[in-house]
Amino acid sequence: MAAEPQRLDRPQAGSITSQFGRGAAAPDYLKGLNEEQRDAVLTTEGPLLVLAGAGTGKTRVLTTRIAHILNSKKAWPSEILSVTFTNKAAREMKERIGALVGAGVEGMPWLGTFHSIGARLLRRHAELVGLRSDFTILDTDDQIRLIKQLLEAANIDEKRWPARQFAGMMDNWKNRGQLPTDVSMADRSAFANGRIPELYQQYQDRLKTLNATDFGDLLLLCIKLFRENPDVLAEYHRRFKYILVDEYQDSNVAQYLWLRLLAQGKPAPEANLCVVGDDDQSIYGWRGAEVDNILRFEKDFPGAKVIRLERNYRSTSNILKAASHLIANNESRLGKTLQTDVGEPGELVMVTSVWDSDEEARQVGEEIEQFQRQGDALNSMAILVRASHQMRAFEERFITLGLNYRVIGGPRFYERKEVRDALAYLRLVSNPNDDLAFERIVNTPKRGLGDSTLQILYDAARRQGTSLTTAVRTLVETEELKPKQRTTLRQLMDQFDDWAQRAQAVPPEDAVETEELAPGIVRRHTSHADLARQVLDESGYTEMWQNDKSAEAEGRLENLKELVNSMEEFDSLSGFLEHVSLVMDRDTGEADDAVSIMTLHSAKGLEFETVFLPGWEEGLFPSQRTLDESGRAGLEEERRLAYVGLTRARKRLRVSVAQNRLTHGLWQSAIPSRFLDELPAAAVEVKDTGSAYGGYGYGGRSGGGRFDTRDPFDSLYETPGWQRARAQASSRKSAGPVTIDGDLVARSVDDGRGSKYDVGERVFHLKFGYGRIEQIEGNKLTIEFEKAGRKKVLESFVQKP
DNA sequence: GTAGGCTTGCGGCAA
DNA sequence: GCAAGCCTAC
Repeated sequence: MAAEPQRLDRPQAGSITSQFGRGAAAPDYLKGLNEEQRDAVLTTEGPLLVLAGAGTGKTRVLTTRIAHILNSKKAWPSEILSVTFTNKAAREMKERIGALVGAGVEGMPWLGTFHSIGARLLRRHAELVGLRSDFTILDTDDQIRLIKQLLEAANIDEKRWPARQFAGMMDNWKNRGQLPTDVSMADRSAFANGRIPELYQQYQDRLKTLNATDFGDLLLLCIKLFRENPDVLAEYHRRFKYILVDEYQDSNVAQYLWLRLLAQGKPAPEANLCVVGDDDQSIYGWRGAEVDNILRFEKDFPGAKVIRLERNYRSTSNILKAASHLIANNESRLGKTLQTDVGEPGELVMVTSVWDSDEEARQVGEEIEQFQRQGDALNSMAILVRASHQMRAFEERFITLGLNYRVIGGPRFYERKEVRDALAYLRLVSNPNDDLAFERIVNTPKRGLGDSTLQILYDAARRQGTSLTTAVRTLVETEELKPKQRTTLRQLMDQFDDWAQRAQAVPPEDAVETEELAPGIVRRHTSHADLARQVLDESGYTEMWQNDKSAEAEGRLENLKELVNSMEEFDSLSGFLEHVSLVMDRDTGEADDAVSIMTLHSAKGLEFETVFLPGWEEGLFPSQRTLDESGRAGLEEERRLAYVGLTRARKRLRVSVAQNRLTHGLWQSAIPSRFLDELPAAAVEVKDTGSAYGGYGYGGRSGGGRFDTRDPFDSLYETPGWQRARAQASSRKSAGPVTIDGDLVARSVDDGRGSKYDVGERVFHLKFGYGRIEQIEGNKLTIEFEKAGRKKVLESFVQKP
């Protein structure tokens, strides 16, 4: 909450207006734009759809457009609503506008993600939707715990109906803008025997009592707010003269409704709504995105102008050819043809067949080292995978090679256990009634407050109708708790009182919205970062990790430090907490030169000189699961994902396909992806590895393409690898226990033949060492270990010595 | 109440 | 292959 909007409505000397000449014919910022880009910038009035292909300067158009609106004084910064999906995109946009117009960006309070703007709107009008303006925003973890409680209370078996699943379903409904009563009959029966509306409603009620929202609510409640309070909506109609949306193809129904309400200030043909996107890069269908939104834009806003940006400034023509040829297989698209602006046709796209994922990683590693010797920076190379488990092979290989790499989009910083715990402490200091935070940390670090004690607390809180903290305060005065627990809780409460007091000494917050802050008047006795440090130390939380001997403990302590340090940037504790609940990304150390490894999804919007696309196999890519769930639409989405991958490359593109892949712990022989057949022969070079194993081309039956050369099993190869492949293929068909080199791979193998071991036999166990078998029941062995004593272990855990 | 061992299940992942 | 969650034994 950096800027204060009202202040910016007043003209400010020397800010925006004086930056760019006085109405000179072609301002600087228009120079260097091509015709279509310029058109998109200058068409400020009326609905506009900018179809921006990959690498066509989409962000540049958006930012220049905002600069233009500001420069030509069509609107003040506070009168432009500009929404993105990710914080990263919002931040980048802010930076780039800043570079164009100078200090004026500071005054763009309505530039942000859908959710942060939604939260901002809700805080202003919280009372109209039954919340207080200091409501907390729950993340997925809190949500799950809350649902677990509800399911338990409703006597629903959590094993049969997992909370996670319900959370996912709820997410879907909220993405579609559905309230409990709107859930379709078909969906209702999908969980807990039709008790869905009831549970969903209970969940919503519970959120309200907790003075909390989840992410979905940030939009859903806005929609409710606007529908029920036309005067409030009208206020925003007056305020927002221009609305811009980035990555429109990713918008879901709720976001669409939200935007439509806000754009309704004028009749549809005159709405100043500009959406930018690429239907070919819509890859978030599984998250509720509706490609239909962008495909339908012209119908929704009759008279909308459509501008296509088709000149690509990123990739060589061979790369573009490959990408365009592939995406042309999709039926539902608006259709664009990218033209390269890069002179040379460049290298051919190389497609390589390898034996398995390890060889794939070896190959990629070698190539990277070779490029590096040629002088390429590691930063200019990336490996884009379909599924995150593919990353492991590359990481392992790169570690042995000593090749610097970074994984992008691993477990997010704020989702880490230690960070969440620390945040729970801070949330509780800031708001003692935050029950979810309380539950999280009562017994972390271990204080001897187990389930039974907690149950007493819950009961008391429910009886009194108060929060857990309040309930504890009364409980410790009674005899209900055991003396030990009572003392512990009393001490804990005293600590929180103490911390809360220290927090009070830190300048007040939140009142920012309407009151002008008097800078420099309040003196800080304790900065909130210091306070956080004290809380973590005094609560014993830091100590808990210091005593932890496990490998991760050190990293966790690092993360805690990083968390505390990052607090320095914020004016207040609650400001910090708000930021954290909405923001996911941590600053990735861009400093070192390193190869990037990430999923295709997280690669959207990025570009690299050299891109490796491993794992182009049926089942993995396109993902079998997507095909099963969403059929043809799913296939098209996978194809768009392939398109995104291909278009990330500027100069060099390497696609690979493995003949064997380990899936769910089983080796499976793989069929080359149908997407390989969709690459144009003229732009592609096929390379076989000629490795010791295999080398029989792609084989498979991907539908009569060039890659469908030979039947892989109709060959004379007699190498060990080949034998294995054959053994596997037949064992898969027979559905018997799967073996590789004699190792049992499949589980629960108890086929009546008994064990391959005998009683009395000496065996070896990875953890327990050597021992003698005492008893055999199916695949379970009772073993007397020489060091570890008697244990029952699964047969697959031991080996012959 | 906790630790360790086994079972199970498995996609992409913003806010 | 691996992690999260469950169950059992202390």
